[in-house]
Amino acid sequence: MELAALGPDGLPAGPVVREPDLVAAVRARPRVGRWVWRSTAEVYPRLLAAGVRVDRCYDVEDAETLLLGHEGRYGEPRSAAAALARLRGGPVPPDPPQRSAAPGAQSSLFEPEDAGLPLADLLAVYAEQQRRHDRAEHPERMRLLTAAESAGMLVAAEMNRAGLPWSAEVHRQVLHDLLGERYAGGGEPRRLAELADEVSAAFGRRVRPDLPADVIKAFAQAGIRIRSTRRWEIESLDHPAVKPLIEYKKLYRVWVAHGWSWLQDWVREGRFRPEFLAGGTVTGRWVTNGGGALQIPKVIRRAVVADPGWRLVVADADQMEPRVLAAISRDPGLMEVAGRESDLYQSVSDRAFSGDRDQAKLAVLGAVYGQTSGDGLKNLAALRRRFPRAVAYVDEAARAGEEGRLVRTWLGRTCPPAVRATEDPAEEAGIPTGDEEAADTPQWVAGYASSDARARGRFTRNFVVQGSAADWTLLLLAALRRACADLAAELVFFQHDEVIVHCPKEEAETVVAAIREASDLAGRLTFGQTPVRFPFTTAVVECYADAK
DNA sequence: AGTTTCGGCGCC
DNA sequence: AAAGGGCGCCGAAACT
Repeated sequence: MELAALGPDGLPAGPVVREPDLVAAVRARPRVGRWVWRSTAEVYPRLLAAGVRVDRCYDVEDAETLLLGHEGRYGEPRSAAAALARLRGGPVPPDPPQRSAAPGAQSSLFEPEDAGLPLADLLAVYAEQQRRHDRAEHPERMRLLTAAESAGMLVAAEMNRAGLPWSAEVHRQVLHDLLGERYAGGGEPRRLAELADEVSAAFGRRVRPDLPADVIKAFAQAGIRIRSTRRWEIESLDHPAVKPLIEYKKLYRVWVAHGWSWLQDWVREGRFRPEFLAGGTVTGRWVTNGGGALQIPKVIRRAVVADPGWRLVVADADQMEPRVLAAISRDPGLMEVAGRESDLYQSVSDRAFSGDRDQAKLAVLGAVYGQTSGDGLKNLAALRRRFPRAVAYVDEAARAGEEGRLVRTWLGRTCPPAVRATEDPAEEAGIPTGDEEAADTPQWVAGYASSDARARGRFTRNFVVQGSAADWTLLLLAALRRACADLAAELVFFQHDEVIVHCPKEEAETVVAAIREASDLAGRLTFGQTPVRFPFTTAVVECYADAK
């Protein structure tokens, strides 16, 4: 591999050095302030496997993705090779297909094909990216965004390596308590079989509760028409099958998604190892591959247990999204409310909803999600009177989305463009091709285009808040990572507004303080000078389930 | 037989 | 009471 030192101007300072071994090359340079490389996900795990950590990096391909998005070129190939081709005017290679995680896969069996570039080419792409930052709407924020997401990628790689402490024994006990014994042959466990029998008895015939079509037919025969078997649709029905059916669905979910086979597939040597991917969604939220790590049911969290003598510091940002809305909209009233650490929804309700916290929360979330009906909509008017700039901010984002314009997060992450209408005029109008629905067509077509636009408006309305929150969490994670660097503590889990640090019990209070400091720093760095605070609820526990 | 889509539901 | 934003995962159903 080739290495070059960069000067303060970002240009190479000194000769290119050839090194035979990545690990040795990095290990030999512990004082490097920042490593510029093509892809953190491909380089950093190899370093971590050898016990080498780095302080900072710049991920060229991640920056390429963010810059393309900012330039309204979402979806163009984002590899360093593609960026080089655009720079040099050659044919742009498509991105290689995404590899998907296999259960229990610790690492790829084969070395990935080397997608690296000669150093001179990589530096040319890097230099051009610096110029593209300069042309961004807010260059300094864009620089912060690419730096922060690169830091997030270091955090993700380190969390992937650490894994989430997991007690298979406790997990099996929880499964047994909920589901009963397993029967040989891999069929339903005892409790599910019993509930299926109860459902069948209530209908007076054999019904498979896990087959929606079967359940809909059975209700129809009992004189009850339902459109789906979603819980909210059936839970109010007056029928003896409802109670065991809902219980069945709840337990069935645990069985298929987090049951014994999940345990077999995803837990090894006391750790659950999902693959975290920073910035995996359009809004900048993270995703995980494998094991549904961001959807661990509350009952299963009993199995997340710290090592002996260690603790889990579970930290949850309080009312993160409305606080972010305050910071990005600069609404004076909402900033004042968000400047206190006390319950934001309670403060909002004291000002606009005569103390009804639930109404206030619904109104705020409705404003952020683009609610179109129900109480939240009615309460939106009250919210708008007291916090006009905040509501106007998301309204403007929604209008931009409906009109096909782009919206950005505070730091500059940009939403995808509106999808171009298809060539097929029938499809474009949403006309179904099947004959049986033809009778419905006129009314449906009349509202279709605008409902499509409204859907994009709801998306962009939410994007500016959810995405700016993701901006802030990147800075938070980067600061917390730095604070943990001198401790034995390790970040082991992150989910949108919640982070878990695994540490020796003696370090727990230090970590709690570090979270508070990281939150303050992240708020200042991300949003500049505002009164908005981002308090956390933290719990020092041995078991994740005890955190709330 | 293998692959994609759907329905449903878990999390925030 | 009603069903808004972002995801991943599973088995079944619907396809090639």
